Amino acid sequence: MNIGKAAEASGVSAKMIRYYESIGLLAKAVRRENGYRDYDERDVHDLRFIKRARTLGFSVEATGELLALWRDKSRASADVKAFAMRHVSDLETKISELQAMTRTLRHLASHCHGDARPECPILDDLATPGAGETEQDAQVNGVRARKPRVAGAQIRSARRPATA
Amino acid sequence: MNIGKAAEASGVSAKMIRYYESIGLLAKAVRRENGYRDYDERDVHDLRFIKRARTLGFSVEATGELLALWRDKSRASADVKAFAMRHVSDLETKISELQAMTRTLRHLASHCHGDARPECPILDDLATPGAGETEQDAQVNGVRARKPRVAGAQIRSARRPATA
DNA sequence: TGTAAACCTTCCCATCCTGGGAAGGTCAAG
DNA sequence: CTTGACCTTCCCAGGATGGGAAGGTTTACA
Repeated sequence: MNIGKAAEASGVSAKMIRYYESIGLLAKAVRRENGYRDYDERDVHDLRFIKRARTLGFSVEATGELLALWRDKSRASADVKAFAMRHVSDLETKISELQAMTRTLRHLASHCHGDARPECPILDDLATPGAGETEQDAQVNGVRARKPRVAGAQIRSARRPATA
Repeated sequence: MNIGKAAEASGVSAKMIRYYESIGLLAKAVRRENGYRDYDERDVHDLRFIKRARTLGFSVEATGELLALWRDKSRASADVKAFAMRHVSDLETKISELQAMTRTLRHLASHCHGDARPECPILDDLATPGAGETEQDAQVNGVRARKPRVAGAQIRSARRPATA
């Protein structure tokens, strides 16, 4: 099976398949005489596995560990579960951060007339030295304080035209 | 004021101040005779503004637009509000995505014994061709389907040692 | 059979934001 | 005067993905 077919069958783009191979997440594909990579069902299985793990927000690195766990027939389910729950906890941290942001923004927006006048509490807040140190923002800052940066689940959603 | 002081006063690293200048988010700083950048209170204000906007998940690009809105004394508050609410909507999309992930993972984990035995529904799910197409995952896939990718708020949280 | 389309290959580039670090100049304090 | 703390520019890295060029191969069709 060519890389294109494997891509179609797994939902992982050919580009990414080559990338995963290059970083060692996937074993080097067998080459045919013409130099084309050749895949079989087992490869497609791995690709689907990867795809699903990525969909669930696992980083490529974490996905590699999951793959290793999968291949290790003797691993304890407790290990896998712990791994997954750690990821869940990471996700929940991110969710809290995002929720704090929306809370703050909604709060600011609720005080904004949203009419033709220039006065706008949203910008005023951004422009205020001590902004964000007020009561309703307390949690926001609590979360904000931690250094954001995790491998797992770098989520980005569809860009709005207006934001561009 | 040297860049170091400005960084300290604003909470934006010197590295990032130079970067923001390089991409045009900030005006080019005045240089002193020795070539050092020189900042005043207005610059620090801008930096704080940027810092706060970024904290609220606005992309650098969006932050630039907010700055422009701030400087435009005649803009309508409605414009700012709409801008902010669009961002809120982006954030909420991301939150939904993350929540779908945690739901699915928690669901899988709840079926995992979490003991010394190797059987693990979590890995089984990842390894199953049609995985994620079942009832309780319906919403997950619905969200998953959209192309993720937004400038605003690329959130990543603190990496866990174990995840590394 | 010829040719064009659809593949495949590798390689480089861009994104987005941030930090690390090197090599070198400058300043302030001891 | 020396030392350390600054500052400067420039390059590199990551994480994950896509775009695209330049070139070889296979396939389908006229």
